[in-house]
Amino acid sequence: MSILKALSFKDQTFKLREDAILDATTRILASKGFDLMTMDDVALEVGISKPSLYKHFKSKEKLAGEAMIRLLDAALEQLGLMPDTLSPRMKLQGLLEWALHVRLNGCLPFLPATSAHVREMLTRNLRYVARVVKLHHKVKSLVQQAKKAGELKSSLPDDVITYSFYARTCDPAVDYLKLYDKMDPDTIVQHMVTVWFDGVGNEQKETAAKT
Amino acid sequence: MSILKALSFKDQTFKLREDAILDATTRILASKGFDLMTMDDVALEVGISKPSLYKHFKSKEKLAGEAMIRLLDAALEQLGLMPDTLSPRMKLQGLLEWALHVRLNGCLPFLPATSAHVREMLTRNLRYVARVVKLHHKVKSLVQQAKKAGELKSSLPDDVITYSFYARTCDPAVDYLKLYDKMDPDTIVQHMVTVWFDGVGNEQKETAAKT
DNA sequence: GTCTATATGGGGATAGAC
DNA sequence: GTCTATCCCCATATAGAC
Repeated sequence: MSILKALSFKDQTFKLREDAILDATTRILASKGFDLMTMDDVALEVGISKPSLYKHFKSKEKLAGEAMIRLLDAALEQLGLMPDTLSPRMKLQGLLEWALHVRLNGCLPFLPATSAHVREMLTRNLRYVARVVKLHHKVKSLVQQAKKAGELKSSLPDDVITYSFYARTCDPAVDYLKLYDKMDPDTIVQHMVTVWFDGVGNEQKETAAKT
Repeated sequence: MSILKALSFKDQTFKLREDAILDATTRILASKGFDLMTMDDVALEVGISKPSLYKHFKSKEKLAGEAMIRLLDAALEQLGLMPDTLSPRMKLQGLLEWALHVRLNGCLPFLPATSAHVREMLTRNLRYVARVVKLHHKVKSLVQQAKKAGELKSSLPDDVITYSFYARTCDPAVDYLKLYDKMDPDTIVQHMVTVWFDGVGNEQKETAAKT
């Protein structure tokens, strides 16, 4: 037991440092993006040297991949925490709200949507792809259930709704509202949810236009 | 007249080459983004050498700036072409449809939204900033008019609608629908307009949920 | 104005000492 | 495993011939 504990203690500190590295990586990815992030940036922020960083992660691509995998795992965990009694629409709303709050906290790069280069790079990371497929399956399934329950427009194809869901989690409008309007996070999230579900248009447009 | 013509001919070929450079730049920016675009890429695509490229544009930043300015001018021109009889909502819809079609043609980078670094760079380009301010003023004014006319949700702040308008022009969902679903451009644009104005939610949600 | 050839600097990755 | 010092490629930008 004591030996095991000693080993696990070593592993634990190792894991802690790795988490610190991934935390820093995620923050830097969120702010500068993959192309502009340098290994020096990461090493400096963590407080270690570049070669030490390379002992933990073989390459910049691997490092970014692991950070993205952790984000996807967090999203999957959020979905798992939701009670089954919740309607599919409310689950989607909950996941969107969670993602936006993470993002407003400076921690959701959502790289693949942004750059073809990064998307291609991540596609070569099989562990990442497996996570994406898993999450995508769950989200698409929720969309289909919500449509069947009459909670989402049946006139829109599944993929239009699903992709627009992903798009809302990395919507640049969020940055603008935070940066220029100094709007508080909860209000921003609330507006983004409204815009996604109900749109910006007024349903009473026709009647109002008659006056 | 003949002398003037000779001069203008020289200027004309110069202008033509510059347009070719800016066309190539815009395409490359749209596909790879600013950070990954190299001056070699541009020179190669235009069919000139790198030093020649630098004769036309002093730096990579200047080059990208001019390409963005041309895009903004095109957007302003589109707005100018719209008949005054068109409702503000229809003008916004028209501008969104135009932007999405340009984008589906591989020609709208919409850099500023993507990267903080690029946004900061463009902010130092005063000619670019002037265009942005001009366009922003017009869009925001249309949003306000549309709200007053009851065409847009008065419950949403002006900026939420305005920024979400910009966001829709560079929505990654467009890329996904084109890439994975092979959806044709017109259908994609139509869906994006629907999603922006009406959202993905079903208005009859509550009644449907009762069954 | 256009080219070939090159200067310069940054950043991914590693050698080798401790 | 951690560091200092270094390799080496690549991309911006320019010098200098024609």
